[in-house]
Amino acid sequence: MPTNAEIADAFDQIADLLEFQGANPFRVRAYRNGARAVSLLSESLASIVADPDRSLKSIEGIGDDLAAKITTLVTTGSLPMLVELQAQVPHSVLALLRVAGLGPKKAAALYKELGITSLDDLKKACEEHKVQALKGFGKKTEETILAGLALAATAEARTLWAEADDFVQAILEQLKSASGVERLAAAGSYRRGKETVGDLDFLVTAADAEPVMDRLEHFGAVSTILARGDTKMSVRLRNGMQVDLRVVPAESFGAALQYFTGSKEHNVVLRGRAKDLGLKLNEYGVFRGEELVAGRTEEDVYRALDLPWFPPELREARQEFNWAAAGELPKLLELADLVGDLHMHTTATDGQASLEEMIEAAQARGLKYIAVTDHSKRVSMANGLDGARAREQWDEIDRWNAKLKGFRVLKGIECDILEKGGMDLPDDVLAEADWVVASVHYGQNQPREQITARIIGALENPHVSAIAHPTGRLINRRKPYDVDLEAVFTAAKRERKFLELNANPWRLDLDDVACAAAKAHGIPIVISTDAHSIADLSKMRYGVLQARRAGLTKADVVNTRPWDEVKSLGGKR
DNA sequence: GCCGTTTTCGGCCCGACTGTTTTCAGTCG
Repeated sequence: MPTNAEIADAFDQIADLLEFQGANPFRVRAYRNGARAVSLLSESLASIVADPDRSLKSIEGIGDDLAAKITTLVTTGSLPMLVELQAQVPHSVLALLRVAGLGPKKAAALYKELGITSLDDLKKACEEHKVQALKGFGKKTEETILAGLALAATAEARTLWAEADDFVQAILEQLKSASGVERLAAAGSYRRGKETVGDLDFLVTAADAEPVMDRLEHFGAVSTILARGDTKMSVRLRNGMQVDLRVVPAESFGAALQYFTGSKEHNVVLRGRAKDLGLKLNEYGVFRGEELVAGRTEEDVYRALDLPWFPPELREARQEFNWAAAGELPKLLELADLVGDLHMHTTATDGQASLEEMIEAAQARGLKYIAVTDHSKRVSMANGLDGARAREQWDEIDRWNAKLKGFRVLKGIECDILEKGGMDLPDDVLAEADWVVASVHYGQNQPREQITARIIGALENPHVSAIAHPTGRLINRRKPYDVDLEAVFTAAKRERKFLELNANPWRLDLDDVACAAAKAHGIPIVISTDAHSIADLSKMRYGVLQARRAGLTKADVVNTRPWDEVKSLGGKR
């Protein structure tokens, strides 16, 4: 039975193949929209298909045709149309579409005219100068393709938001010092707080564009200038990241900020809406005919379209327009709402700071409580705690709590879920803890049924409070384990347990989409730093960004509440 | 291929930059 992700993947493949064949671009878009709609769904398509009272067509972007294709995929496990398309175009050809500078038209020409079916073929043809002889191609194009191929070979994956943030701050500093700069902002997926960032986008209003562009050109990390026009400039940094700079007039700054913040899908909806209202929206403003109606601020732009201002994190064309229509745009969680941190380590296991240092640092950050959750014994590499050592630490915590005023340290443990199922510490030990996070660290490659059963088993243990990093993914490094999240959500709801949004920028687990799905199931989320040092306590902000992207409010998050209220929400029994 | 209080047919977002062009197509965001 295919998962939603597999069905989305099938639709994306169809879109690629159709695009390559030069199909109607709107038809291609319909498949891409369908793929997106499916991947954002919080319940499995199979369960909708199985329910005679439900219709796939109630999903926005799914019509008669895609509904039938989903049903075919769910019931037979394959899709004749996709198989047929795959037979018409060699699979490796699709890689051509991923080369910078190559779109469907040029890729198709290379395939048809030169018989190129792989990146290796393409490189060879460029080196033999066969490409520049094609109509519509030239010497420059050939060079661009070779550069694109070289980049694809060495390119880093998308940059972690936290790492991009360092570059953004440095570039803002650099540009700020150019003469004549008035307003300056970073836009793009960075501003939307996406877990990873592709390009960096900067907007500036300035009396004169030249000095600003010169400043960017001389930024230390720049390796090549990709393009430089009157108002737009693109450079590549040595780490491979592309940086785009736009110089815009002050009366258009808000429109440009809106436009370049995106997302693309959010903007498509906006411009369609403008059209419906007899207006036109572009990066210069909202226009009625030739007349500029709005553009100086983002608020003006949205107001002109009869919409509220959307926090950038929500601008993904997921739920925000529905919420706005219903007048139910959520008031998103803020970092200052969080009063506790319920997952961290000390030198008792693999942390770098002592219990005392973590307590002091947490108090200095203004927190009201923390849970100290060192590893359990299965994690031998981290010197995990057995029952005796856990109790020793908890006794020490008791002594701290006797001294502390207005601050509480909870006796916690990050207890491993063993490979064969069951918890790493006995129930009588776990029963003495205030807070137990259960984690999978071993046996991550087990099949879906087994790993899901282990996690559900932990949720059914009365002493467990929450599941930590529920999918185990490490962004750009390790795939999530093959866990049936829908089943985990159902069990967490039934057992009144919490799920973690781990704020470590490599984890961000649950991710934004899964977090929104968990919320839809009515499961309270706990955002935790999983700190292994004092400095790590500041990573909470990365978790908050993802929670905001998931549409979470203060009320949806466990550790916005005083500890006494947390227990009434669920968790440990 | 989707969608609809203007529509069941005819729309479907918009502009900058580049290169190969002699007026524009392709790509990108």
